[in-house]
Amino acid sequence: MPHFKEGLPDARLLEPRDVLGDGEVDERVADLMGALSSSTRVRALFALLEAGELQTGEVSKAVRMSPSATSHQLRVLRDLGLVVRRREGQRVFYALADAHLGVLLKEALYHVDHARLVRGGTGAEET
Amino acid sequence: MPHFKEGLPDARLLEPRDVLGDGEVDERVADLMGALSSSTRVRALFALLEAGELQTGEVSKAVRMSPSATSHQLRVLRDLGLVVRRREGQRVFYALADAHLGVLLKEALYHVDHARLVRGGTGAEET
DNA sequence: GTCACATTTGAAGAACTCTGCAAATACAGT
DNA sequence: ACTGTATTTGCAGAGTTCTTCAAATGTGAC
Repeated sequence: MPHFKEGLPDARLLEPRDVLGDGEVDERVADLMGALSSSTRVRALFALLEAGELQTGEVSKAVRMSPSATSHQLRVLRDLGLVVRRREGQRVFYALADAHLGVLLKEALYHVDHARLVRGGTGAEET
Repeated sequence: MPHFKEGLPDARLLEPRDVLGDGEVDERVADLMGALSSSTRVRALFALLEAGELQTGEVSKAVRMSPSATSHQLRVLRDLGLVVRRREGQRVFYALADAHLGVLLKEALYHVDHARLVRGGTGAEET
C-alpha cells in the first residue's frame, strides 16, 4: 500500500494548501516536474503526444539523441509512470501513460508561450 | 525584441509540434519545469499561490529551510521570471509573477492527485 | 546455432544543483 | 555613528543528472 498522504481524507481532491503540509505532496510534484525538466525528455513526451505511440528508435530521432541516451531517458519517464511500454517483436513502443499528461504538457507550453508574448526578457530586469 | 522562435509566425499560439522543431521551445519548457523540480521551490510557489504575497522570512518558514537557502531558491525563481519582488523597508515581498502560473501549479497538483488515485504504485511494475 | 537488428544496461566523467555557513549589504530606529 | 533585523551573496561540499561508450540482452530470419 503506497501511503503518501498524512492524514489526508484520501478520497478528497488535493488542494494547494495540501502541498504545504507534512505529506510528500511537494516531493511528488517536484518529481513529476523533474521529469519535464530536461529538453530531451520534453521532446520525447511531445513527440509521443503528437504521434500517440512511437518505437524507441523513432523517439531517438525525434529527440536527436543516441538510442542509448534515449532509452535511459525513457526509463526515467517510465519509472515515474509517465509513459507505458509495449513490446512487439524486437520493437518496443512507448506511449503517454494517460491523457491528462497531455493536458499538463499543453499547459506548460501555453505558459511558455504566454511568457514569450507578455514579458519580453527573462523577467529579472530589476536591480 | 526577444526572438526565441525560429521562423515562427510570431503571433501564433505554440502547438505541440513546435516543440519538436529547431527552436528553443523545448529548452524553455524544460527550464520552466526545472523551476518546479525541487520540493523547496514547489513549496515556495504554492505558499505564494495561497498567500498572494509573502516576505522572504515567511517563505522561509513555509518551506522549512534557512533564510539563506530560501533566498537562493527565490532568486532561481526570479531569474526564470516566475516570481516578482517588491521591497518595503527592510522587508522584501515576493509574489507569483502572473496568474497563469497558478493554473499550471494546480494542473501539476491535479496530475499528482490523479496518479495517486488511479495507479497505486510507481507505474513501473512491469518486468 | 549464427547473423542482423532493436533496445537496454552499467560504468564513468563532466556538469550541474542544493544547502549551509559566514560575511556582506540594506534599511530603520536611536 | 551604532545596533538590530531582514535579506542577499559567494563559497564549498555532497549529491544528483545527463550523455557516451562498450557490452549485454531480446527477437526474428536463415
